[in-house]
Amino acid sequence: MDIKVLVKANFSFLFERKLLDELSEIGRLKKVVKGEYLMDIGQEMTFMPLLISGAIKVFRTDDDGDEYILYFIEGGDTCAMTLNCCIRGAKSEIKAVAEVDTTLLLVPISKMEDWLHYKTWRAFVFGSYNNRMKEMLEAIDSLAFMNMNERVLKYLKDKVIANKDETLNITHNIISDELNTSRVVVSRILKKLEKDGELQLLRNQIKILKL
Amino acid sequence: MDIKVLVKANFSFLFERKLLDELSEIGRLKKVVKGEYLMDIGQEMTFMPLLISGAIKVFRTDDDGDEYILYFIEGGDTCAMTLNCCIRGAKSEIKAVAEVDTTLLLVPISKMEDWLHYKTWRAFVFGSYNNRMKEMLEAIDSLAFMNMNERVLKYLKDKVIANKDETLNITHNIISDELNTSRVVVSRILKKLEKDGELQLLRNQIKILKL
DNA sequence: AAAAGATTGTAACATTTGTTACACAAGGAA
DNA sequence: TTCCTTGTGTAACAAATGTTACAATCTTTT
Repeated sequence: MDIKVLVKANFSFLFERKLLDELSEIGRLKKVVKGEYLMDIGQEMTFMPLLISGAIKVFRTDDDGDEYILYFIEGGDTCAMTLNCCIRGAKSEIKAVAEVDTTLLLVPISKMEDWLHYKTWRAFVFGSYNNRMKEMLEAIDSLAFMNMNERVLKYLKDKVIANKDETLNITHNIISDELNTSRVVVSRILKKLEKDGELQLLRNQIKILKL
Repeated sequence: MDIKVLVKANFSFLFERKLLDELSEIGRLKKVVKGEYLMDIGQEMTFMPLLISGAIKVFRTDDDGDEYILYFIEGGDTCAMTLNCCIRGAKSEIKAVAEVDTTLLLVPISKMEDWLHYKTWRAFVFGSYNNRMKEMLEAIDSLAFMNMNERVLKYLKDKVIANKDETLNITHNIISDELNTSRVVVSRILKKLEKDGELQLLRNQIKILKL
């Protein structure tokens, strides 16, 4: 599909006409399929990705190969992931993976500053930062204040929203990886949640019954 | 002390002359003593505080009265805490408390946008956001990948840096509150760390031996 | 000085989470 | 079909963290 059309459809309620024109001209479309990494983008940090459709999941990883999911970036969320910059510390990294097939608009990071004279761009950039911040705090809430039971349930519900589907095609093993725990623990908790009527378990599939 | 002198001493290596003048003219000095809350500032969000001297500790809290320390904002860190905005969700809040006697420069938040035409200000604002982000990720690392032993030790070492003093005047109870665990757990771990030669325990005091 | 309160040490026990081991079922490959 | 891989269920056990209880010491208040 034409970039102009996509930009207009997705960002016209956010940005003024002139900025929309610049976006159409400068932005480059990128499609990623479910499971594909965005790290090559994130690491080089030459582009800033705006989410057009789909969903991205963002992880924290350490050098032991452990990972922990931070949050999903969803279409309805209002797009954009600005972060990543300057975060590559000694031990840990950020990892971003397409949760479903996803379309992004890539903008050179230099534009982030160039466009700050647009009021709507400023609102967008700071809004994005604040959203990321809010979601990181939610991740901290889960870790600091919730037990495994609650964390698994929250994870599943977030995933339902990102996938726009109450039937999740997922294995216990993937869940345990993304929550940095073990498969047995997840199976045990899921069984309990099923008995409580929260969800229904099938092979490679979980149906969330209560939202 | 005169604001002009303080601004020059603390920010001249960061900002251009014109911005320094504006800061001196518009900024208002605020002193907070150790233990004092900054929440009244954060909640109303009419001012953006730049750190001149001292240190601030920032917590996440939930409605059960539980809290968890996120990070310290230190003088050497290069000042500034921009966050807070828009973060007051349903269940959780941000809490900021002076770790030591602290001096802040308060700037109306409207200036944050107004000054974006200064290149140095843009760098400062985005740098601050990225620093906060980085520290939140460190908090997540602690919670997701480290055990209590390591978390207590990291907490103490961070505190040494914020206080600029290897002798911490603190009780086990305060530590357990700030890490959202129990006093007995902290005492048990501290005893072990003392046996390992990491620190020395005294009443109301902990001396960190290895950094 | 006596009483009350705060801080620390420690034991005993409970709960949560993680690990190991193994059985069984579903689905694809040979 | 049989074989092999993957996913799930579950028991038994281990380790980490949390709780309750109480003694001892130091500090502050009365």
